Amino acid sequence: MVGLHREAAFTQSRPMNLFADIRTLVTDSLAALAAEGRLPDGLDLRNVTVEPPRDASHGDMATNAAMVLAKPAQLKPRDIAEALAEKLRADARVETVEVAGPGFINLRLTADTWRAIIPTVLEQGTNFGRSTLGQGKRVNVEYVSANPTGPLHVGHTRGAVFGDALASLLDFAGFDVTREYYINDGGAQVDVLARSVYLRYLEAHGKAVEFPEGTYPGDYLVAVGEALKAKYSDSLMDQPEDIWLAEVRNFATKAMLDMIRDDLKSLGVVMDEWFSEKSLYGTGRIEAALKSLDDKGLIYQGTLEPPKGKLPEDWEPREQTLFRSTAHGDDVDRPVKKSDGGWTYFAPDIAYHFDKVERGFDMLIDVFGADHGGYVKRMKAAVSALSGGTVPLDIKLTQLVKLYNKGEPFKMSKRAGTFVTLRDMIDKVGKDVTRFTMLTRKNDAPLDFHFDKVLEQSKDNPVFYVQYAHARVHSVMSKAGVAPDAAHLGLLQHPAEIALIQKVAEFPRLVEQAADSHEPHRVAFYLYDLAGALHGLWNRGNDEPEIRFIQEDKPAETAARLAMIRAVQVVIAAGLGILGVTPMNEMR
RNA sequence: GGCCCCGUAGCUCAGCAGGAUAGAGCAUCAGAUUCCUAAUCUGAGGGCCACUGGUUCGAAUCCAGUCGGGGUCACCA
Repeated sequence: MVGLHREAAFTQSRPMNLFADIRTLVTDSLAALAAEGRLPDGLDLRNVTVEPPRDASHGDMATNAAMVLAKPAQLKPRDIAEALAEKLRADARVETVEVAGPGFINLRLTADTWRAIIPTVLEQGTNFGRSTLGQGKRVNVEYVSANPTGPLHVGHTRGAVFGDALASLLDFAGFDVTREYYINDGGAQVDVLARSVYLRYLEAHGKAVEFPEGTYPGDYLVAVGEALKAKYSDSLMDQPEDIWLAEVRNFATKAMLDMIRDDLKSLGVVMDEWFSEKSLYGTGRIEAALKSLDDKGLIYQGTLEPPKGKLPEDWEPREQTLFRSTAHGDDVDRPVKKSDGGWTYFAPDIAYHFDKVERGFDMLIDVFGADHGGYVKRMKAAVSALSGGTVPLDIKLTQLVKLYNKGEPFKMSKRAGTFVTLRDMIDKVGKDVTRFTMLTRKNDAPLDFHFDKVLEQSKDNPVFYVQYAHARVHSVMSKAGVAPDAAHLGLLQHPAEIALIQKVAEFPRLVEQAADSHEPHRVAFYLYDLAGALHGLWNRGNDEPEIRFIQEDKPAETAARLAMIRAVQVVIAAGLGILGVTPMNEMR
């Protein structure tokens, strides 16, 4: 439903994605050639691309159509290219067409065609670039999913930022997105949490306590212990564990989740769903998921081969209940039941993903830390089996974050109290800087986070550089004394101005590519480029006063340029919106 | 030992469904700088895209293998 609304809202006659428009022109022209018998019918056009050439001197856009089709059409690339070029020349948007190299067709569009993107941007505002690529398909993005046993740390922060930006990106690209957090509240670690909180509870009653191995000694539980006292007074004192464990576990888990929810909120992350692992136990849901696999003949009793290479010291052959994940691309089959008959951790994971499949999502995305890389194949195998191969699961791994302070590696240690939490990051550098910085690297590349550098106000700092471009436009506009006006765009004739407009026009294409590849970092790099183009044009005004944005005594020219830079500002705002970063009007 | 990720300029990293002569920032070197917003600007040098094969019109990009770095490895979540 949401998707349909969006589709309707963004149908318009104005040019939106020029690259897509010209690709349509190319494919229409190819169809025309086929109709004339100059090309065979039924050619596969999927590999035909229209993209900016690497070298701008080749033109505005290039298509590989002739080379891709040469073989299936059994014609020479140059011959196809010449025929296609002739068709393309007839279009009013096209200025020149050249055939080059092995069969590239280079197009140059008229300046008016490029300029026409500006009123589109001004009209659509930060909706410019929204795509119908997703066709309203339902995507579930699961991220963070940290154990509810303590505060979120830097590693979680990266996963949170990445997952959230990816979710926004997919939303922008026309998917119907659900943001989801899986709460690991079903395992032994929440019992450990409960015992730790109980100790803090005793402490709140004035008892001296020690934290033995296997409990959480962190200060963050002090307040939880006190809250527990406030609720239960001394009624849990001197009671055996089986009396209080379940109560305290619920209480403590809820307290941790409240904290996690607050921390995420301060990072700008708000989940749509919080899915409890515990809700899978004792409700038949795990059994149902495994039955689904069993019905497909994928569950059996068996003994695994010992792992190759080094044997774990305590390895011994064991008969277990196994999932035949090798039938769906895994390397070995995986146990779902322990030898004592209890579920392995993998069983609820299967049930959880079964639930996602049953909820009718068209696509699933899991964001894990790189240390969980070993689970990728088995999860994919599970989803493939559970959905009969109909629901794709993409698993994105986020690499480690290394912290630096004044150029020195910042060692994290829980014991020494130098453990850096998400809260610390927000307090120290803020939401916007944290988010943008973490997106200036691919998810699968390690990230160095320099506390001092990310706050630096200089062009060496990408966060600042992009923010400043937005602020600069704001400043110029308030200073101009003229309103932006797209009525005289024909006055924009400088090649550098056209180049800036072309950069703006690339945004819709960039969005689709980033969404398609599940790589929000591309948006950050694009914004850096766009900001650079704006700053570059500004700097050029130093040497060439006639291209400065504000021209005294030339209101029409000034208004046209303001329209141009306003469009840049809008696109920056839209891009930052995807990344979850606030566009600034003033830098302080 | 198996599996996964990574290897691109001195450094940190991009590189778009495989496209034309591989890019940016920093650093280095050479110039400019009483400028609408100050957080400077312009230009230059710098590369066997780890290596070897394969796929094809065409490979940094896809596939296989080798080397190097990291992660992970049956009942723990």
